Amino acid sequence: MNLQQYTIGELARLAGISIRSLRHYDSIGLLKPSHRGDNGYRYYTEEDSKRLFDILFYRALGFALSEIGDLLNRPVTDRQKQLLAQRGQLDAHITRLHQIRARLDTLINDEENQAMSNENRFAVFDGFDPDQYEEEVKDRLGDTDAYRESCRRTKKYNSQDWARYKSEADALNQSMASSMDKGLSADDPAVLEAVEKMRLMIDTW
Amino acid sequence: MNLQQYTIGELARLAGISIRSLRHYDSIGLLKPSHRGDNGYRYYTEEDSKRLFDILFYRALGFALSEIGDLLNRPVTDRQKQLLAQRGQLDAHITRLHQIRARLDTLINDEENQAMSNENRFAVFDGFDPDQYEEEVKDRLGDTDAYRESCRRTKKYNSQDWARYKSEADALNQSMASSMDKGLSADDPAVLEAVEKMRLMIDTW
DNA sequence: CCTTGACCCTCCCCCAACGTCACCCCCTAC
DNA sequence: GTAGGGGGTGACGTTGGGGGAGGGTCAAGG
Repeated sequence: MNLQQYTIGELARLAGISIRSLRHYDSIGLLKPSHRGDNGYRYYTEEDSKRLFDILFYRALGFALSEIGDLLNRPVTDRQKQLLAQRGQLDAHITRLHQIRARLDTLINDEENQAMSNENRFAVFDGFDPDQYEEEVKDRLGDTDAYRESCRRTKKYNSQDWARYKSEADALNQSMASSMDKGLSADDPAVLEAVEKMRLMIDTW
Repeated sequence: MNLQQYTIGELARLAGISIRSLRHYDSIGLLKPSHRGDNGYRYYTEEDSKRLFDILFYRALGFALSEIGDLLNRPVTDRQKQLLAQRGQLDAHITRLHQIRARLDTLINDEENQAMSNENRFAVFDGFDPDQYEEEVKDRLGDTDAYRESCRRTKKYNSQDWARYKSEADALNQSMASSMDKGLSADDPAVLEAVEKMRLMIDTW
């Protein structure tokens, strides 16, 4: 058998997190080392390390530690559902960030950011508060409403929009292709700009 | 003159935030109402409301409240720089999320997520801890390293990659176009899948 | 006049997910 | 002996507020 044991420092280095985090996970019962030395030292087994990997993965996906604890004690089928829900949530988040980015761009370009009607100035934040997208999915395990909402939103675009998208996409692809043909280096400003436009295009659909 | 005064509740409703937040902003000196009634009531002027708008805007962009305080007391030129820096940070964040999403997708599709070498299992999290991208930009006001890093990364792709990209992009555009020609609705699974592929493509470049 | 309900105020404690002390033990190496 | 590099347990700080206690204020209605 592989009786590899990690001390807290070793595991921390291995996983790229702080010792403090590991101790924290222990204290909240999320990841208890399966063995304690007589000296009180925490000794983590290979299994513990695997669990830690799962924990960090879910953490990276934006789950709260308490949620991760629940998740890891659930059958895999439920986890699958949860993953789908999380994806919806993540998509919503990404969309939000894209919107912010777009607004940031306009703000960078336009100097006249004074021009705003006094009354509905705050309207831009509607449907925009950071926690809303969390509420959206929370507790509705698996049933990815965000996805359906995305569908609903997409529905609003009619064929004209799609045509416009097509032409824009073609134009962009053209310019990308020509740039590549000309052998421009990948970080040439023109190429970067094109890529940027592309990204913006994807953002707006 | 427009001597419009808002009570804390009015402004909160207007801005779509909690009263508690406004009191918090007051207590940390971020947004002090320019007037206090004899009863102790906070009275916010139109100017305050504008400042609040700025605050919420920067907050939505991911600035910490303390940073916002600094920002709003700076000349506009510096703010421009800060905005650029923030854009770099935001881009890094978005990229990170796209990576997570991609990984989430593979995890959803593959059931055999067991298959992972024990040793470098944690390698996927490299360059990945949530705070790192913040450190990247912090304090180096305006000098968008993230952008330069993006350039560096882009450089690694050679012309073969670009050719591959081109063909893939063309193929995708083709399928999108044909879908649209066929008059498929925007939420048709095929279209959504194509869009998804497109997004993944952008992710990977 | 009093009451009622919707405001507002000021403390003050609570949360997550750790960072950062302080102060201690254990082991090895010089 | 002591210096360094592990490990340990508290306990308090941080961020952006939430929630509640306990009390003053304001406008309307009986």
